[in-house]
Amino acid sequence: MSESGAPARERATAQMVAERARVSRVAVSRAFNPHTSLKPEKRELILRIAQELNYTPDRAARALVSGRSHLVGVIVPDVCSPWESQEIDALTTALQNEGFATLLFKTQTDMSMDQTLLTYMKGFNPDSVIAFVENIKPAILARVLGRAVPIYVHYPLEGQPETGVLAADKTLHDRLNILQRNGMEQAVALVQGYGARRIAYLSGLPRSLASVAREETLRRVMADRGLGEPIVFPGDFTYDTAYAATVDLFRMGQGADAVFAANDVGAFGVIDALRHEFGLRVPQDVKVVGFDDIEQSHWKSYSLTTVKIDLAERVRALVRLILRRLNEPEAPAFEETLQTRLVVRGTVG
Amino acid sequence: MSESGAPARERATAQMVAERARVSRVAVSRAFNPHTSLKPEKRELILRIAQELNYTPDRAARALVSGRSHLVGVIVPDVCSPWESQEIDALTTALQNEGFATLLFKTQTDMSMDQTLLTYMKGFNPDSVIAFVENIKPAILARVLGRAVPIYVHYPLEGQPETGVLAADKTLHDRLNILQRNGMEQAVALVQGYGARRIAYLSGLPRSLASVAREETLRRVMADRGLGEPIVFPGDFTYDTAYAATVDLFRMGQGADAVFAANDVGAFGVIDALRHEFGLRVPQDVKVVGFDDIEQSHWKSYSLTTVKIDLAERVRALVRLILRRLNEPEAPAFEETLQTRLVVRGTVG
DNA sequence: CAGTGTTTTGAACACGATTTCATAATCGTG
DNA sequence: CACGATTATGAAATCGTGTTCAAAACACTG
Repeated sequence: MSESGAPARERATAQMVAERARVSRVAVSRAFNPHTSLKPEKRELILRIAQELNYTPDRAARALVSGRSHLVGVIVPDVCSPWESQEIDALTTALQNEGFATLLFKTQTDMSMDQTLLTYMKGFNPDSVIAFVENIKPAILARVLGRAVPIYVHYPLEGQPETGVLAADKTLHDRLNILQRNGMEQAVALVQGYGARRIAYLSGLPRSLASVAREETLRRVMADRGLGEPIVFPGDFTYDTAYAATVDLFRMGQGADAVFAANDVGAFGVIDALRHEFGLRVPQDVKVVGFDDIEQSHWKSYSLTTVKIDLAERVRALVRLILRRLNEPEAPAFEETLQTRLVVRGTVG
Repeated sequence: MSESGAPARERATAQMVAERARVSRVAVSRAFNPHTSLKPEKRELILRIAQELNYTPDRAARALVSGRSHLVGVIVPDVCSPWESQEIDALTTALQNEGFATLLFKTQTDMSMDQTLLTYMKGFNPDSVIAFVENIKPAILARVLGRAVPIYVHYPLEGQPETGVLAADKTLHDRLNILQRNGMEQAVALVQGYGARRIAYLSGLPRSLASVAREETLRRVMADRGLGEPIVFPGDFTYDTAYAATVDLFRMGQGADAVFAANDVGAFGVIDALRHEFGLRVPQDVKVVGFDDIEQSHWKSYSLTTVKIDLAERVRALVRLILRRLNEPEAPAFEETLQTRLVVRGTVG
């Protein structure tokens, strides 16, 4: 007995729409799927009635039979970090436009990724996974996730193609390559042009691919320009640590006349420490260069000169990777490559 | 024919685990659900084999029969905004601990919420919905979402219990009330104590409940203390608009000796405009008070005095609301209430 | 050991959609 | 108008799981 006068708070089902439109339940399904044969007038009628009844196909049921959840898992150590939140924002918009939704997961604070979280995520059956976490091997990720092919952001260095967790792991995964050389070269050239000689690098988290690659790139660029070795001092991508690390560095008398930070937020910490702890002027006394170009970098208090990774481009590339993989699940690894470039503002010059 | 030597890339199913453990499929289901009767040794065996086979119950299938998706929809106009990203971060962690996952959706830039997005979200069948967007009526949200009961953040004013979209809408929805009076009173008292008389308010988006309530609260507190009316100038919660609006206000010769901003990011814009456009000193020439207490507010360049909403408390309250509603779907409206308090830093004094 | 009460078990059904396949309706053509 | 070719239709099977219910196994008592 299929009551039509249901409690109204219940979800409408395809069956109800079918009865009301005097068609079969199959027709309703077809009405909602583009490339199926159904008489146009009939489709129109069904869609109209569906709207009246406030019906939408249940994605759980759809996922069960089609094997597509239309969910994209995003694993992040820290949503608050401006760069990541900006990327999540853009990604969510883009995915939404393609009929997907962002499923958010957080790792523990220390960038480490436990098996537990992966298993947990697996239950939701995401069609694809983007790991902002860098120290989990593709092999592990793939084994836990089954069908979904993970996407990695990679920072290739010439003559040293594989680093970190991606070294020697041939498991199928797609890649977004970010070439840092370009922007870094422009930055070093600019800083050198203004007479800087003692250059320091504030690192990010020790095992972070991004930070390690940036340090190595800086090292090479400096060597090529006869600038010797950078003074490396340890950070973790956060403001507070950057601030404290800068205090340590400059209190030891060492100092530097230019500081490259592994990310923009770190650069803010450097700038504030220089100004408020030592009364140093940026850029007159010390030049500062960041990495990322986040929204906050143009704020007047910082006006940060930074190596930019174009966020819109980056997200477009990620979405392209996702869609291509879904179309060809068995294809060999896909790759996209992005350049960086310098954005000149007030902290150098 | 149930092949055991499957292609390995396929997800393991309960059936496979059952065969391998020589039990029925039902037993496997029971092994994964706590309050079911199953011989302990049997449960242990099943769980062990499940782990070997890397099996996890499929949540889509589970959702289909249980009616619980374990997804919480979060609708945000802008993930990048620090306050919202920090809340999403904390919320995601908390939900994860309770066995849920965050499903993220973005509205168009203008805080407006189209029916399209709601229908889209409905397809994913979230168990609960948190709307960071403030101008959508509960009635509409409820009608579109069916089973899920929406949660609203509300800013009650004494003697004027209903404002904005919540006015005259008796549709069932749960509420998190934020009482702003406390913190605001402390702030005004402090500012007045330092001799400020001409007080301005930088608003947020025009129809934002939060901004309107903050303005009204400020107005009342000032009246009570014989401070007259605040000078209201329009912002939209963003840095750039705040900066430009401040330039406008102070260029007109009007000025003010204290500025309250609708949120912290807006306060940053005010501070930078005062310092870099007019050479004014904060706090000596102008005092500035923000609202929220985001992570960035303690950065040395701003060191913002601000009215704090405790994020951890707030998220705990939201999660309590979600869980309570899921336990008692038919219960009358739930409510939680939070206080605000002043955090004193360098921009007043 | 018979009798009663409790726990464990698995077959059958349900959930809400898509996909397959055989049949019915429609179209185009000579 | 008859015929083959195409398109439209719905009955039945399917996806992977939770839930119900009656039977089976077990434990306890006198």
